[in-house]
Amino acid sequence: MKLATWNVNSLSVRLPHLLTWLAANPVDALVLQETKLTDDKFPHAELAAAGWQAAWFGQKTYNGVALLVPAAQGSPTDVVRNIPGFEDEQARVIAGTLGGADGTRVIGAYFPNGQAPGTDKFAYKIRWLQALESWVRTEIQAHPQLVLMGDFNIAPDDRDVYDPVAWAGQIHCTDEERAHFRSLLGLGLHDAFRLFEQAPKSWSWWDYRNLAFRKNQGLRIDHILVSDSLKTRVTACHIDKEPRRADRPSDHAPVVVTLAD
DNA sequence: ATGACTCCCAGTGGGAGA
Repeated sequence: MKLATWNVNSLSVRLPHLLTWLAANPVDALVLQETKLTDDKFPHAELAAAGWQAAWFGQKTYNGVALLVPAAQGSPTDVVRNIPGFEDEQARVIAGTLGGADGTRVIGAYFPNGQAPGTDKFAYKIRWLQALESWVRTEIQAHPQLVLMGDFNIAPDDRDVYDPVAWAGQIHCTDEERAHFRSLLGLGLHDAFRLFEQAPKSWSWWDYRNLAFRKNQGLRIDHILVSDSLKTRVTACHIDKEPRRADRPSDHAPVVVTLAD
C-alpha cells in the first residue's frame, strides 16, 4: 500500500501536474493541501475521468484539502472535515478510513503557517495544534492503524533546514512548534521519513524565489506520521522531487510512504 | 535589501505563503 501527501498550491493551476503524477504514481490514497477552491469548483469530474474518486473540503483563495483514492477502491468511510469541536473558518483537515471500519485511518492536514512568533496567526497555529493533538489522541484509540500526513509547516529538526543558523527561532523552526511536533510523536506516531537512512539536505519545500530549488535551499515541512501498528509495515518513505522540476510547479514536493500488505 | 516568486482577488496593486 502506498500513501502520499502533496501541497499543490492551487489545484486549478496544478490539475495537469496532479493527473500526470497520479498516472505515474498509482497510490492507494493521496491527500492534497492548498487546493484554494470552493467546493463547487472542485474538479471531481476530471479526476473521475482519470480513475480517481475524491472527498474534498475547500474555501475561496486560501487553504482547502482533499482525499483522493482510486475509483476501483471502496470509498473512504467516516469522512470528517476539520477538527471536531474546534471552531475554524479555515478548511484545513480531511479524514477518511480506507478498507472498512477497521481499516486505515487517513488524516490529511494543512497546518497553519503561523507567519511569525508573537503574531495572531502564530497564536492561531498553536491553538490549532493543541486541538489537533487532543483529537488525534482519540482517533488513534478508535483507529490503531492511523496515518497523519500533510503540510505541517514545521521543520522538526535542524537537519530539516538548509540554513539552520539563519532560520533559528524563525517560523517553522521555533522551539514551540517543534515541541508540538514532538507532542504528536508522543501520541504514538512516527516520522516515516526518518525510519530510513535518507540523503542529507532532503527537503519537501523550496522557495519560488532566489533560485532556491536549483541551489537546493529548502525545508522539510511535509510529513507522514504513522501509528505504532502501522510502523512495523512501513518499507519505504521518500520525497518525490520530480514534480518540482516541472514548468509552473508547486513549491512543495509530494511525500510517499510504502507499507507492506 | 523589509527583495527576489507565485497565487489569488482584484482591477492597472496588495496580501499571503514559507
